[in-house]
Amino acid sequence: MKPTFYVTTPIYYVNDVPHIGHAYTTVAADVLARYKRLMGYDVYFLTGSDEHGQKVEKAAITAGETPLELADRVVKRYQALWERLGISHSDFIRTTQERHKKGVSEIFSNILAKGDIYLGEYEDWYCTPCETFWTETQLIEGRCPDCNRPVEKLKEESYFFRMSKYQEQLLAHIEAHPDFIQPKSKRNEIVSFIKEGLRDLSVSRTTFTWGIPVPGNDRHIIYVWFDALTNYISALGYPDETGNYSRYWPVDVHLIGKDILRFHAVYWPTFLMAAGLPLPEKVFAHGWWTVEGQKMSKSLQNVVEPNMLIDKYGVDVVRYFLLREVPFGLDGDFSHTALIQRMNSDLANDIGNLLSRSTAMAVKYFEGILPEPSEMIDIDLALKTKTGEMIAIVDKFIDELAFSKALQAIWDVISAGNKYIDDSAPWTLAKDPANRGRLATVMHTLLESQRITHCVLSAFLPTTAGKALASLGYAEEISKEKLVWGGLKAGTVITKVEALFPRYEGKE
RNA sequence: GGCGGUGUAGCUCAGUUGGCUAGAGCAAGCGACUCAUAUUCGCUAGGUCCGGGGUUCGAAUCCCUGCACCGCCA
Repeated sequence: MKPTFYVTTPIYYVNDVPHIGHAYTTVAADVLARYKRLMGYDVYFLTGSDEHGQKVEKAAITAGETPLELADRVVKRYQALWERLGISHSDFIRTTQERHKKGVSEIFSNILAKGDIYLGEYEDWYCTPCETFWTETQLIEGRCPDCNRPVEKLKEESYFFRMSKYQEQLLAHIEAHPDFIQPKSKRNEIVSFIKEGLRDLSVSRTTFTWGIPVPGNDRHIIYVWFDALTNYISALGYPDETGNYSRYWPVDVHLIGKDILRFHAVYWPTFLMAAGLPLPEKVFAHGWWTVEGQKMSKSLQNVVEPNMLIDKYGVDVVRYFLLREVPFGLDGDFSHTALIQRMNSDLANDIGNLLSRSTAMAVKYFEGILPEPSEMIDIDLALKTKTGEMIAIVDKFIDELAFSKALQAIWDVISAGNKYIDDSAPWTLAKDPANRGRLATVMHTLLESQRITHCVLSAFLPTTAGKALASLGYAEEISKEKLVWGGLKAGTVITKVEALFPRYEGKE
């Protein structure tokens, strides 16, 4: 039986417009999923949308439709973008689906029955026009931070989750599992947050209706995070603990943005503990993108729209840039200049041109029919070895979610390929018929190295890798077993195709 | 205010437990080749490793202190 691998993105808020941050998490998850599939894993890759809450309810009223109509309409923005980005998710969960509501109701009832959810009173400052509760510390000079109007102290009946009870258990878990929260700096933040003391968490609201009602008490709607986080198991069929749930849970990694780390590293694990379910293996919080050095915001109108980037540069350029430019886990800056730099240097000049010059020579010297190689000498063997070693290096970096390092390792082989051509100088060999055998070996070595490279790269740049492998006359389905040397057979038809990546000469 | 982090070549950053003349990529300059998307390959960086003090035979790497920036919490 294949080993399993379960990876998730957050479910994105349906009312938001997809931006580069959403694309980032999802592309990273996709690369991970594709890579693990390639390596023989039985992969479940989940993404989806969070469709409940007051904002959706309000937006729907404004638009003159029901909340579900609104959600149905706008969820397509995400689904269409994932389609364009080549996202290979196994499932797309919407929190308005019956399977999800069932899962949430069940886990809520379960914890309620165990006594870790109880009915109490929630007292805080309430802004009536905004219909929002604020804590004392959120207020700005005693007024609503959103609209600056006066607030009043209000008591609301609310269900509470006994999160405080799980403080020590959670700390012990984090202690025992050093990789549970990553990167490390974020883990430390969470640890100090927990040590300051966990309070019980209000997990229901009575101020709006668009959501999942508390079982047995319709006046209460289950709080957003309790609802949303449960998607990770409701999508697997929970409360049915057979089938996909037993197959994939606990999740191997939740990929998230750093803004929602607390919910994933504190709330979610304690919910699971209370429900008696296993905890995630890993929660990885990646960084934020600034744009041209500035924080992304609607008011600055600098939100980077992924569709625009794809139109302008192409899918794989965007995928490559996002994962190569910045170490996963750190913040990074998006700029057109930097993207074009990467595109020209790494993609057009290095990898694109390497394939171009290689296939051109195969066509020119051997009419595009891959010749039988003769004995390999040192420089051939060096490239072969380097190509083989790259696989283990990439594997290690992928496990660490160090996507940029994995790509660097792949590019080391690309560079070695370019250098190999200069060192072996096929154009010189071609001048003397006596070197025919040697030339054949050089061409074979060169193309085989790229065949393996593009097989690995298919996890990152599926479209490009497909084009490159087609150019190499390689049509087999890629798998771990195919990553060993010798996949290209003599007689294979090599064709020079259009450039994998254009050079971008414009200013922006 | 509490806790934590960062500050290394023009830019982005690597630099395990302190130890050869402090490294990589990109940018820039020079040279070489010509198969290729004027692409590739080679060579070239003399950077107070934020400032100051200390420990040590020896510190970018440890300790103290100052400055700057950032994150989490309050």
